[in-house]
Formats: sequence, structure tokens, C-alpha cells
Amino acid sequence: MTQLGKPVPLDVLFAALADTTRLRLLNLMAGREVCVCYFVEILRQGQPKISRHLAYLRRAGIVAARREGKWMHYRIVSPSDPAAAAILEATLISLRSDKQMQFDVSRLDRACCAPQKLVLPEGAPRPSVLVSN
Amino acid sequence: MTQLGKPVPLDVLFAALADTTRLRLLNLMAGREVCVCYFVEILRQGQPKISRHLAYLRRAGIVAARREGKWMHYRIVSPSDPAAAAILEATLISLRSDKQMQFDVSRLDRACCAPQKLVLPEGAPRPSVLVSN
DNA sequence: ACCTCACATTCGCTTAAGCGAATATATTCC
DNA sequence: GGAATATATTCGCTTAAGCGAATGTGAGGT
Repeated sequence: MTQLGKPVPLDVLFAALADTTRLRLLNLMAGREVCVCYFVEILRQGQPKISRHLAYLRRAGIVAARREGKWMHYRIVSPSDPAAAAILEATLISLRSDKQMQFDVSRLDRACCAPQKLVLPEGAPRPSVLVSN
Repeated sequence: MTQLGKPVPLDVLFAALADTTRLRLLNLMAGREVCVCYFVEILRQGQPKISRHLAYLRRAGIVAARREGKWMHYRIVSPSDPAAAAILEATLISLRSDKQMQFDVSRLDRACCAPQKLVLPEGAPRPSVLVSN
């Protein structure tokens, strides 16, 4: 319900992308839906900070949230404007070649396979692969 | 000499693109080299403001400047990082579908064919088409 | 009903962006 | 050299972004 507001102007999209923390969050969400607790653990940043940046991305129409009990899952939504979608796509591809971003993803992958090694809440839902966005 | 600094990180690129004035400037430079006096006239904004935004784009490694006598010509330079280049390219394409941007370009085209109708300095150099960037 | 847990929001604060007005720099013309 | 022109930079100011600390909210468990 949040993801289909008015077509976000380009400069708003860019403002949303102009922050390292938000780029790291988007990179972790590339192709899957991720619970907030993973973001906090993997970025090693305060929970309010993570939440604020996720809210920023939500307001920019780039991500959507889904509640599942106590947990919130975030995923990337392709903007309705095809040009904006192309820019976001190019961005995600570009992020993959960044060292820090690769490290984040590897930590997330490890968290999925052996969550007990991370400081995660008990029974935290695993990130799930998305078929389409 | 300014255009080949270190590979600009993505968030810096996005910060440079996260402003309507700078997007309008880039849109006018798409495919051609433009003199500063045209920017001032077409955007109808103060000259220091235009100059500051051009400096911003220069520092972000997106544009380069060339002096020709009293006049400064600005052009877009493709970032060395191919991913950043793809993002910039997608951005320029996207801008073309914007009403305001189309109007700006039409004003620039008219300025080229009939500069006496605009308040331009005498003998101001015409924008020139670029073969490659 | 109450407590706990996961997450969101608010509150002050600090830092940076954007602006117009004024000033500085570089080039040409006389 | 000095005036004129095109552009760049600096100076205060206002507004917004980002942060940690504290507080609010909604769901589950007991």
C-alpha cells in the first residue's frame, strides 16, 4: 500500500540513493526479502538508524514492508516509472562490484545458514528469495 | 585535468544528481557542449547559482570545462566506472521524457538559431554538438 | 492484564546544502 | 595599464539531513 504513490521525481530518487547506509540496505535486499534484525546485525549499526533509513527508502517508493508477527520484512519494489526502474537496476548491478557490498552479502548468506553464530533474536525469519519484484 | 580524479563512489554520484537545477544543467548538456551564458539565460537563475552547481558537477567528475577566451564551455564526461556511466546514461535518457526538460532544450535550440531573441552577450559561442564524450 | 520483544518515531543537537549579495579572478579590448 | 565582460568564489543566512538517546507502538506470550 505504500509502494504505489505518485511517480517519484528523479531528484527524490537520487536523494534516496545518495547515502552509503541506504545503498548497503538496498544491496542486501537485492533479490530477496530481508528482516530488519539482519540489517541491524550485519551493518553493525543502531536499530533506530536502520529503521530511519528504511523509512526513507519507503517514502521514496523504492522498498516495501511486510509485517509477519513481530518481524518486519523489507523488499525492493521496482518504481512504476520505467526510467527510474532502469536507474535502480543499474545501481544494484553496480553495487555488486563493490568490496564492502560483497562482504555484507556474504555475511547475510552466512547468517542464513548458521544464524546461531550471529547475535540474532531466536527464531528470526530467514531472508527469502523473491521471484519477481 | 579535473575529469579524471579517483573513481567517484556511487553515493557521491547520486548526491550530485539529487538536485533539480543540476539535472536541468545535465539535460541541456546531453550530446553537446554549452556555454555558461546559455545556462543562465535558459534556467532564468542567478549566475552565481549556476556556477556553483556546475562546480558541484565538476567535483563529482560528471562534467568537464573548457575555456575559450572569456567563455567557459561545459560538457558531460562519462565516468570511468562503467556502472556509474550506465547510471548517468539511464538518467539522461529518463530526463528526456520530462516536460520541463523538453522545454529547456527547445529554448536552447531556439537560442542557437536566433540568439538575438534572448538576452545573451554579443557574440556568445553557440552550443556545439559533441561526437563522443 | 501485563510483560517482553521487534521495530518505529520523536527529540535535541551538529553538520552540511542551497541561496542571494558581494567580491574576486581571468580574459579581451582600447 | 585600465575598463569591461564572463565566470568563479566567498560570506552570512536559512533549511534540511543524519545521528544517538529516549520514547512510542503493535504483536505474542504468560
